[in-house]
Amino acid sequence: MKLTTKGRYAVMAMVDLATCVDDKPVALSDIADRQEISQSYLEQLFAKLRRCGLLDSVRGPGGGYMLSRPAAEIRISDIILAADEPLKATRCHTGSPQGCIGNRGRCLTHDLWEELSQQVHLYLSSVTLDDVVNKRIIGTAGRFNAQPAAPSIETPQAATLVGGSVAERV
Amino acid sequence: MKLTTKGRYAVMAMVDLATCVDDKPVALSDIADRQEISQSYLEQLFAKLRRCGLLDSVRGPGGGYMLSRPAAEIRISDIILAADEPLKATRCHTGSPQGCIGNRGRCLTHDLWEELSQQVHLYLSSVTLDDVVNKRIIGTAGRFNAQPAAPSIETPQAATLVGGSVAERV
DNA sequence: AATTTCTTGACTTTTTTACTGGGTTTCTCT
DNA sequence: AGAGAAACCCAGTAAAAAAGTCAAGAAATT
Repeated sequence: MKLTTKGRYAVMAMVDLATCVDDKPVALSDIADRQEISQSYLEQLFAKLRRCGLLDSVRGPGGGYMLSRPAAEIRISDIILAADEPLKATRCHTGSPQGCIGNRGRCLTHDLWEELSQQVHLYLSSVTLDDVVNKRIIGTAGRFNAQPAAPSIETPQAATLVGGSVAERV
Repeated sequence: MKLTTKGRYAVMAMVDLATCVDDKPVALSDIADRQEISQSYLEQLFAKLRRCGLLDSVRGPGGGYMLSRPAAEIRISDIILAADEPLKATRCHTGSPQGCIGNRGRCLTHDLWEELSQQVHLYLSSVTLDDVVNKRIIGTAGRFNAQPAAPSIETPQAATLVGGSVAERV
């Protein structure tokens, strides 16, 4: 999963849309204004989101965009995957043709990235648009302080799991 | 925390170094060869890692680099933070001066990114170099299935990957 | 018919990454 | 002492990706 500002913009815009509870479509220009994103840029993003079935659009005067389903049924990961689209196969690094099963410790790191990717995805799919709108993001920030990994390694999963809002986190 | 290929390279090189268990320093050129990374590029990375105290260096013939402490005491997050350095304050988006406490739902997303960043950091600081070398990366992939945040949504399949090229300051 | 709005594609700018090359310093070995 | 092997340092650059812009067009409502 790729995390860029593009994905963030997409989420911001979707959150904006989700706060407009009316059944009326919302004009792109309104969202662009509120979120301070260039309208043309948003157009590109919304085109993708629409193609992925996250948005419905209405043309003509009074038209605009609206969520295709309730905010509680849209995961943040859905949005980011749609916006950052290029679901390229996981290649280990820049793009060496021979893949990553080389000699030495070359892709010992493979599993690590794979797992990290899972972690991120799991987290983002545990949060819905509705969670964000209703500030239901719970913070682990203070609970665990970045634990020294040092001498005795405590179970890695300790770090990863905390009950989440709707689903579990990670 | 930023996740880029630069950080990945740094981790790969550190893993490589960690597999050379000897007390002898390892020449940069060897690592560059094995990991197929340009030597000069690695120099830059290693300079940062050294400045952050993760590496010790020995000059002159027979010199090279060595881990400054046991692999079990070096967290992956240490490496990535060192390599991707610019620990700029988490600004919500591109850089609007007014920060992110705007009107409307603007930075409802703030907490989300903040929390995601924590998640990633927590995970990466739960894994040590030694864990990677000894393939002690545990997979959550199957264990928890990403709980549908909503009634019926297909399971989020394979999170594609960590940063294509440019990734995110999560 | 006219206006509002989405839709599309190509295009430009900016930023970042990845890499190169030159030169200097520090060390070891002969 | 001198030669050479390595780390160091700096500045620049080519390419790629991301971020943003522009302009023409199509649908629907008024």
